[in-house]
Amino acid sequence: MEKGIALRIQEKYGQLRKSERLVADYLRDHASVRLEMSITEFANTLNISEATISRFTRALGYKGFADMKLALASESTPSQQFVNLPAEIKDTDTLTDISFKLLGSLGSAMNETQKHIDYEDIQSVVTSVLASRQIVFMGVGGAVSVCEEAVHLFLKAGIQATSHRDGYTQQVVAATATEQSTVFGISHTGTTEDVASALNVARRNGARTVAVTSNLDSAVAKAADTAIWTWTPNTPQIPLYGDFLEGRVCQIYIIYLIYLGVLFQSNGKVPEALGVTADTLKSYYQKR
Amino acid sequence: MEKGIALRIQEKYGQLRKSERLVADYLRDHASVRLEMSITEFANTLNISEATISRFTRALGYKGFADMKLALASESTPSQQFVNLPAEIKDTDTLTDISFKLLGSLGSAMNETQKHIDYEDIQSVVTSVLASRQIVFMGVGGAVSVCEEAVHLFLKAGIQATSHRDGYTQQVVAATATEQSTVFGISHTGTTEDVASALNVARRNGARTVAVTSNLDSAVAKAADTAIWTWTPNTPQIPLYGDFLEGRVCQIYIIYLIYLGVLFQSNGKVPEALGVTADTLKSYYQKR
DNA sequence: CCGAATTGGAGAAAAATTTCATAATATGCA
DNA sequence: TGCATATTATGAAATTTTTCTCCAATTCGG
Repeated sequence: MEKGIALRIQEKYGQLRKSERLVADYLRDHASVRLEMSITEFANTLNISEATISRFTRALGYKGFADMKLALASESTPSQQFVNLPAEIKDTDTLTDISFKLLGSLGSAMNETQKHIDYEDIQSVVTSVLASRQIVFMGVGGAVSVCEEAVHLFLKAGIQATSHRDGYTQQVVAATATEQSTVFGISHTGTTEDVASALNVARRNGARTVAVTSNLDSAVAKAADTAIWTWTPNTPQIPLYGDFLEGRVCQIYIIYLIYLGVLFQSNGKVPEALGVTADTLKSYYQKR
Repeated sequence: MEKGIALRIQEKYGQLRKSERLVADYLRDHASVRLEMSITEFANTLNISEATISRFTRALGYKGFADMKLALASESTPSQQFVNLPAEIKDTDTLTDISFKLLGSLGSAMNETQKHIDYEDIQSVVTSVLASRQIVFMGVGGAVSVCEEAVHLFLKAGIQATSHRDGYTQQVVAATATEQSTVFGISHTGTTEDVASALNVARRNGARTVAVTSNLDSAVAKAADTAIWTWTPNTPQIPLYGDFLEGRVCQIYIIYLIYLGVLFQSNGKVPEALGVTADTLKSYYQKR
């Protein structure tokens, strides 16, 4: 499959010239809208020359402007679904309306999260996980289910993972953490004192600590060696509809990414474990 | 949504001139291939003049040849780019690649799920939940975290919900279910015997039973009054990378949709409960 | 053979690309 | 640091390619 423009930009951004980055930025911000402009109009819009745009398209590996426009057009549909987001859900909405808006919200939240990923951070977390003897996930309230999901994934892959949902146990586990541990604290708002405190303790004990939060300025983020950011709407930090539904899927997205990273960097150890697990489960279910 | 070219051709075919029909026929026969040719090349290919092609595009309602090419490009791959995923993640991929593919995969899985929603089913489930005294979620393995998430949401909203992750407890709970209960069974493959069996028992006891699964032909689906479908890739039902990552987010999506439906149809009761919960949590965190 | 409809050719217009001169920036050296 | 020089980035203009428009030639039905 042909590479999408977002990926191309991400890969090449460092090598782009200043004026070319203008093009890249514009395209990233308007990824969902079909580009109807001619190269001349486009150049005027961005106040740069047509030559720059032409060079840019080549730099990204397209055959030219027309080629890029075409490629863009064929991408546009999939991403369009995510665009219409600050879609507030109203109580007059039908279930159909809600399903569309919810899809848009969740999709674009993940999208934004992806856009802001710091891959060095992710990589270092993956490395930590691979080097650790035990992996611990900590979260309270809504984050619990994400921790559970993470544990389930890693366990299946043969990596010792546990999840702890109450402040007391979190303290206990943190207190016994070592350099051999990687401890994740998951908190959307980042204000969960229990988790922040546990991370601090674990860190003092030499464990590698990782936060997954939408607020990098929060207690939980500051308590961690590495803080991974998840998207949050600009609108209030109040659980408007009972919870940060989008926040949850962003956390899951990050966890999956780390999981897949671990999977692929384990030199076959993990896929092997997966195979063993799958076989075992199969015979377990067949016996009954 | 913009009209597709196939439809336009169908509508206008009678009014097209002979040479224009050549264009139409060609386009119909090559619908899936992205048209890369310039109008000149295209004219040579068909042995007709450029003017004819230009007129043709207008006849179909496009602004011109370029416009048609663009429109064609966005039709060609409705969302294929993203559909076929984790199966397609290769171990040579960088974290950046993986993050894009994962996003695409999760996004289009939700998208497909949304497309296939039967709103009458969802509505009837929402009604059941509102009418029930207790809500039960059952799942094993990877579905556990989804059940936990569901319980957390509903509890916050003042709705009595519980989650059960082992076959034994599931049987016990199913055995004591009544007409006042709504019982959810969550299973991606739908083959989880424990859950299917529990649903059957609960149903026999008069409870309303709901399945969330990607296989409507499965034991779990058949054991339920209402089966809600989640998307699954066409590729094998084997946990290639340890689990059905996309399946999980689809399940969550469905749960969220039901939750929001309940929220908005509760005549203010639920939002009120949410407010109380939020206040309580706030003072809980402030006290410490 | 006439006249309306259809078609293509030729050139105009628009769009995209390439070239090249200039501006901006970095580098080396005293 | 200041200055000269090399390197790189950029846009204006020229060139090429693509598309559109107009109109004359052709076809076809009567």
